[in-house]
Amino acid sequence: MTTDVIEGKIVKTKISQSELDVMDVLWREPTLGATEVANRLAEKKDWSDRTVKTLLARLVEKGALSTEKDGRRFLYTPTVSREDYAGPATRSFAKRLFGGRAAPLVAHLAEGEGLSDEDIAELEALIESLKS
Amino acid sequence: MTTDVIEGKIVKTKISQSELDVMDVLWREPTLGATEVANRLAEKKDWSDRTVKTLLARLVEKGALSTEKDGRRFLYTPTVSREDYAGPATRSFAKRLFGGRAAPLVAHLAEGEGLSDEDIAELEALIESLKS
DNA sequence: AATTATTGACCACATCTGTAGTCAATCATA
DNA sequence: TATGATTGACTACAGATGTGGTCAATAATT
Repeated sequence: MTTDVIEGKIVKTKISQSELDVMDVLWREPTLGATEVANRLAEKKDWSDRTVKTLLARLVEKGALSTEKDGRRFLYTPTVSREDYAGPATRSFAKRLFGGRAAPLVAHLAEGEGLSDEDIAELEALIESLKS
Repeated sequence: MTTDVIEGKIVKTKISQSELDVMDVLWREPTLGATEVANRLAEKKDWSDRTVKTLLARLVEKGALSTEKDGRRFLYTPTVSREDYAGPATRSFAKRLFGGRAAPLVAHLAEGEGLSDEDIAELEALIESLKS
């Protein structure tokens, strides 16, 4: 198993797509038991709770989640924040597809009404702050 | 093998990370033989030409590349343009990590001197055009 | 023509991923 | 207390992925 370092934290191999769905739940509510995670996911994914359990176990094994005993069950908590994960992932994604340039990336997001007025305003403010 | 549709084109399953490195070469120079692709990649990746051949074959099988005989060898050409691929990929990436919002994504790209003045100017112009 | 180099076809194989199933311990309930 | 439900541990298994090997046909070279 290869090893990655994300913002100083050691995470073994990449977090896969499905695993990311699990992380998403725990990034929103940073401490949940397996059944709760499965319930949150049930709205989006048609997975058996076994599947969720497996993904949780793999994430623990990879070092992306830590566990804490709570009576009979475990509580899961991310060891890597969404920000820590998203930064490198975003840069790597942009580099791979657009040589790291931001504009084409945003252009694609904007395709077909992809950005709301609010998004655009937010972006504008961000650009303004980057200019200084 | 599952099937995806990218901008109306049928592509079987996702293009993997390594495969994307191969596509990148062919998006820059849209018609090359296997050995040429391997040579272009040699600067970046430490791959045997066998590996490149395998990746090319898989991309053909997935429908992402087409082939044309050129005497003894094959020439490979993308069937999906970088734009066609990047659009859905970008939206899917942004959705997964940021709920589709563009600003946090750009903010991550900007971390640590990630964007040049030129990038910023380009972005600004893009935002301006999106506002209308 | 015999030898060497190139190229495609097909094969190999460990690991990662998606998607669960089984079993056993524990906890709650009749 | 016997029984059923919950939860974690371990196992399974096919397809995808990274990485490359073997072999045979063909082309180039001596």
